[in-house]
Amino acid sequence: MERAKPTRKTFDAQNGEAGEVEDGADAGRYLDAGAAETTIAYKLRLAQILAFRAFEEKLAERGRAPRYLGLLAIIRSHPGQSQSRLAEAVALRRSSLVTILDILTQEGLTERRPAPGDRRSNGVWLTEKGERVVEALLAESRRHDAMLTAGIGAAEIETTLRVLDRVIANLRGDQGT
Amino acid sequence: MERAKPTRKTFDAQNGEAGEVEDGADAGRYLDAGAAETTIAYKLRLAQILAFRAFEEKLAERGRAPRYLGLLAIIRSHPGQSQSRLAEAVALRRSSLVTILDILTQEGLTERRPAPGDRRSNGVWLTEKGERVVEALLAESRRHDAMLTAGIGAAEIETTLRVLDRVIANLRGDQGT
DNA sequence: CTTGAACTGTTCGATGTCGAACAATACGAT
DNA sequence: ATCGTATTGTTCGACATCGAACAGTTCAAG
Repeated sequence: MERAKPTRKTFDAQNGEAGEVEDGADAGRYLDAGAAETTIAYKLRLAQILAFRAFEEKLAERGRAPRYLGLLAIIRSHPGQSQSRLAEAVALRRSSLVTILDILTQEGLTERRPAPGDRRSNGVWLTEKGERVVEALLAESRRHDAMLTAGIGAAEIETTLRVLDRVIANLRGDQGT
Repeated sequence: MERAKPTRKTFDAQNGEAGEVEDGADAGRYLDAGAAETTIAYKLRLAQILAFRAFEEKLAERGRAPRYLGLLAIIRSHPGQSQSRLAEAVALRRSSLVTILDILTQEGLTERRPAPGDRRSNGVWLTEKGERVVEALLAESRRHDAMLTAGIGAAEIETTLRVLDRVIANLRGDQGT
């Protein structure tokens, strides 16, 4: 069951044409994506899937909070915001957030209160328990991040965070074009 | 590269009571995630969701190939590989890949051929049409990536790609621990 | 040869997210 | 006041992915 392979990384991606790319020569490691390998979007997706899955699996017994930790962290920093705004912040749809908040509320982590100036909207808040759970999970998340970025210099991590910020901004800025 | 909103990061988690954290002061822009904001995993997820969605929407009329371009690119670079290995490469489950290949095959992009040495497994190949479609979509994907990374220096992009590679390697290396 | 473990593709039920609708509410223009 | 339009939360059906099971096959150990 153990994967006794030393992780031969640094695939060079420079195989200009697709054709007789390999004859069993690459049997050892993970398959690269050829041309798409130098693309941010592709690596972004792969890394995200793996990171998200690992985090959720590691904290499987803690309910559904780990999956929605991002949302919970936003609520903690901005208590009382409307569901629409929260959905926008985590890039999910308003309709999806309904179910999610139902679950989190049922687990006793969040709370909907009618907004005082607008009878349409609810403000969303963390409960006491929610505060505690989020704080604990944020610590876990820091550990998780340390594992993700093992072997990477602090400067490069900083750069990556800045790049991701800009990517997000680019995508949010002109979504119509 | 500077964000319009400095968003006093390094939230210190010690805002004892939830209450008047902000009074409409942050009404203008997207809500940040406070403590989680400095975490790779969070930004990774946000960026990926937005990037994936934008790409898929832009190419909505081209069938389901855009969504599975990563997979198709791998098949192009490594024709004839088994479904299991492909699933592993894109970090999806074997069972998920069955449906996906059904769809792609039905759209005439891929093809399953029985593997010559092993009666259990299929080799997966691109059809002629598949080759053409993938090539065209890879060009689109490059354009898309250029949009994502507008305003970011080449060196920083390079760094980010390397960091993502390492993150992926870290996650794949010891998945059992 | 035989046998048991491991692997391959597959099916099936469960869950999560989406898009399109909808009623209730807000609000600006007339 | 009164429209028309926008927004908010919600419901509902469609679809994607998952995990657990399964039969068929490989292969090493005995």
